[in-house]
This record gives sequence, C-alpha cells and structure tokens, in this order.
Amino acid sequence: MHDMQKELSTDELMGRFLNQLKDEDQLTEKQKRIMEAAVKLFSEKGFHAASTSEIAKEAGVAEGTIFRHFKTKKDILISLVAPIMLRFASPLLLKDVRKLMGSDLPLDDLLKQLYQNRLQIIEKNWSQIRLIIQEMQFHEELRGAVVENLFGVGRKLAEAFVSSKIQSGEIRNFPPLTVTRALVSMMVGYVFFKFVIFPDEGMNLDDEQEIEIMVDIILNGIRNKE
Amino acid sequence: MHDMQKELSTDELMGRFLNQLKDEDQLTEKQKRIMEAAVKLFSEKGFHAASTSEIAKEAGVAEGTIFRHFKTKKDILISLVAPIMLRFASPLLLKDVRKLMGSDLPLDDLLKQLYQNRLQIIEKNWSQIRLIIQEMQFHEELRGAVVENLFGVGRKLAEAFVSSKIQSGEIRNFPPLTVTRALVSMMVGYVFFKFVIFPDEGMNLDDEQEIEIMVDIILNGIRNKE
DNA sequence: GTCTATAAGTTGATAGAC
DNA sequence: GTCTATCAACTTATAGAC
Repeated sequence: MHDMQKELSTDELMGRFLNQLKDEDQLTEKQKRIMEAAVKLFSEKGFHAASTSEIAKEAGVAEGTIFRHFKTKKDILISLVAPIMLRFASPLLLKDVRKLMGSDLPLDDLLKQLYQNRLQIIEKNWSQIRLIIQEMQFHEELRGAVVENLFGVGRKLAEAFVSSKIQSGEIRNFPPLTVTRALVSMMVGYVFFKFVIFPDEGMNLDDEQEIEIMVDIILNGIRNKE
Repeated sequence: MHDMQKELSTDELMGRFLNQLKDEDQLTEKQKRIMEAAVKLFSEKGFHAASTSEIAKEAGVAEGTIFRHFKTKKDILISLVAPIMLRFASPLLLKDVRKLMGSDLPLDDLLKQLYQNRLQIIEKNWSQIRLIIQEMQFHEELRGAVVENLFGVGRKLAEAFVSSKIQSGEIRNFPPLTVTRALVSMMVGYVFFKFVIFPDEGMNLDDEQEIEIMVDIILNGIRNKE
C-alpha cells in the first residue's frame, strides 16, 4: 500500500500553498521539467496509470533524479496542486472577478463577462483542473486544500456579490448561497458537457451565444409570462 | 502499456449493451460477486489503484477465478458499464421520466419531481456513476458507449419535452438543446457540489428546499422585476 | 570536496498463465 | 488455486560538475 506512507496533512498542504509564491522561483530547471511532465502524464492517463519511468522519460531526466527532488510519486502530485490552485486563486478570482463585481455594469453584461472569462480560464487550464478534480476523489488532503482555499475564497467572493445585489434590489430575495450555487452550477454543467461529454467535437453553438442564452435564462427564467 | 491491448470498439460495446438484458440472468453467482466487488473497489480507489487480488479477496474467490471469467482486468470494467447504464436508460429514463413528461402537472411541480427523482437515483448509484465518469476520461470506447446510449436517449427525451413546452407556449422560445442543457446543468452542478466537493458533510439545506428554489430560479430567473 | 545527476539495481506486488 | 514474468516505486553506488 504505497499510498499509506506518511501523508501530508491539510494544514501542511495549506502551508505549502501559501508559501508557494516565493518557492516558485526557487524551483530548478529539472524540477520544473519533472513537474511539467507529471502534469501532462497524470492528466492524460491518471495518477496511478502514469509511471515514474514515463515521467522521467518525458522530462528527459533519469528516473533516479525524480526521487532526488520528490520523496515519493505522490509528492509530485501534491507539489503540483499548490501552483495550479494559485493560478486560480490569485490572479484570476481575485483580480478579474473582483474588478467585474465591483463594476457598475448592468447585471446581464456583468454575468456574461464573468462566464466568458471563467470559461476561457477553465478551457486554457482544463487538463490541470481535471487532474485536480480527478485526484480529489482519492486523496483527502488534496480535497481539503482545494475546498478550503479555492472554494472557500470563491464562495465568499460570490456570496458577497450576490448579497449586495439582493440588498440593492437587483436580485430576488433568495438565500445567497443557493443563488451562488445556481450561478456556478450553470457554469459547471456547461463545462461538464463541453469538456467531459464532448471533449473532441466541440459543441454546435459557440460559447458566446450559449452564454448569452444561459445568462438570459438565469436572469429571467424559462417560463413564458406574456 | 497494458492499456493498449485489443480494445473493444464502441460498436462492440453497444452490442453488449443491447444484449445485456438477457445476459444479465445468465451470469453465474461468482461472476456477479466479482463484478460487485470490482464496482466497489474501482469506484473507491480508481481502476488502476484497485488490484485484481483485492477484487478477488473482496469477492471471496481465488484470484485465478477472475481470469477464468474475464480475459483482462479492463474486461471487468467494460462488463460493468452496460448493466450500470441499463439501470439508467431503461427503468429510469424511460419509465419515470416519460411518465412525468407526459403528465399535465404544472411546470414547477413537474420539474421539482423530475429533479427530486433524478437526484435520488444519482444518490443511490453515485459510486457507479462516478466510476463511469472517471473512467470515461481514459477509455474512449467507454465514453463512446455512454454518449451514444445514455446521453443520446436522455437528450432526445428532454429535447422533445422542451420543444413541446415551447410550442404550447409554456416555455420561452429558446433553442431546445440550450434549454435542455440549462435544466440538466442545474442538476449536474448541484450533484457536483453535493457529491464531489462536499461528499461527507452534507449541505446546509435539504434537497427539497434547494430543489424548490432551483426550479423557481430556472422558471422565473433571479432578476427582480417588481 | 561537496553537491547533484544518473543508471543499474532491489523489492514487492501485479496481471495474467497454467 | 498456485505460480511466474513483468513492471511498479523506490535505492544506492558511481561518476561528473562546479
């Protein structure tokens, strides 16, 4: 049971997560190559199906080199999570989203841009997002870190936004968390269809049109009230 | 590269799928036990992380017995897909959903029941659904079969329903596929939060309340129009 | 001389054969 | 139901770079 060795606790992982910004520059060329190769293979074949020898070959290093830099194979996985999450928590959630949410755009334009923006980021980073969602299922500490950091941050931002719009009277008076989840669910569902169900073909309609209608539905519902 | 052996084509898999109804009774006690053990371990640990020896132990058979009934480990996985999908395509999608869609319930009650109904089925079969979604990513034939059969059937049903409601004037005139995807996205998103993000704790609100609001949002939107 | 990369092991478990 | 060849993660002895 090679998975049962000393596990990193969620706290330790969060520590890494928070310290990663400065650490990122301290990575050697080889470490970066190994991590890049690992992201590629883990997300292509899954964590268990990708062997360290493959990773070594892909990275262009000897297999032993991997274990000079990472205690275990799982350690490579863990080391990938923090930088990936950072790329979502810091420049993205905090900058673009805050800016959009602070703007005084009409609600429809704001939502459209928000969806478009998130979708692009998800598309660009899909293999890594998929990897994290995949492995979350099997590594408790990993899920803990994602939920605490990424989801915690996102949820607070979104709920604050929704609450303010409820108070300003723009949004009906529902529980903010439920409205937030509805907004996010639309995106999750769209992503699910686009990337999980039809990863190859692409969908019939283009994203912009689809998002336009999605926002219309979320804002006005599907019921005909003439 | 044990994944690269002779793959079952989508057609062969669909063949199995269609023939499974009669085959299901022809399974021996041992085969059933092996398959049950495999579903359990594959969905708990993932396909690659679950070993055939564990499966044998869990099923209470000798390891060799597995390979008397299934050519390869992957063959076990493939054999699981058809019965699982059937349990979704036949009794559920076709019976409950058709009945609900054919009823003349008001749209909100109809949607609430539909969501409630689907959610219960997903909850009851979550480990199997998760397994299929997981392994779809890595086994092309499997995804082909799921998309063709499950998704194809579901989509046709849902689109027909939405189209009829658009023609009757109950639903606004959007592309039926987009409306369908919006309806399903809500459920997908809800399931994602409930089972993937917070599989342990359970959510703050109970499903009935959440679904009630979700249906309200989908039907009437979140914009305040007083 | 230390520090790092490497490739040839070692061990154990795995899928699959007999 | 036992057996085995294979391949996994991981180790270590060695050699090269600074």
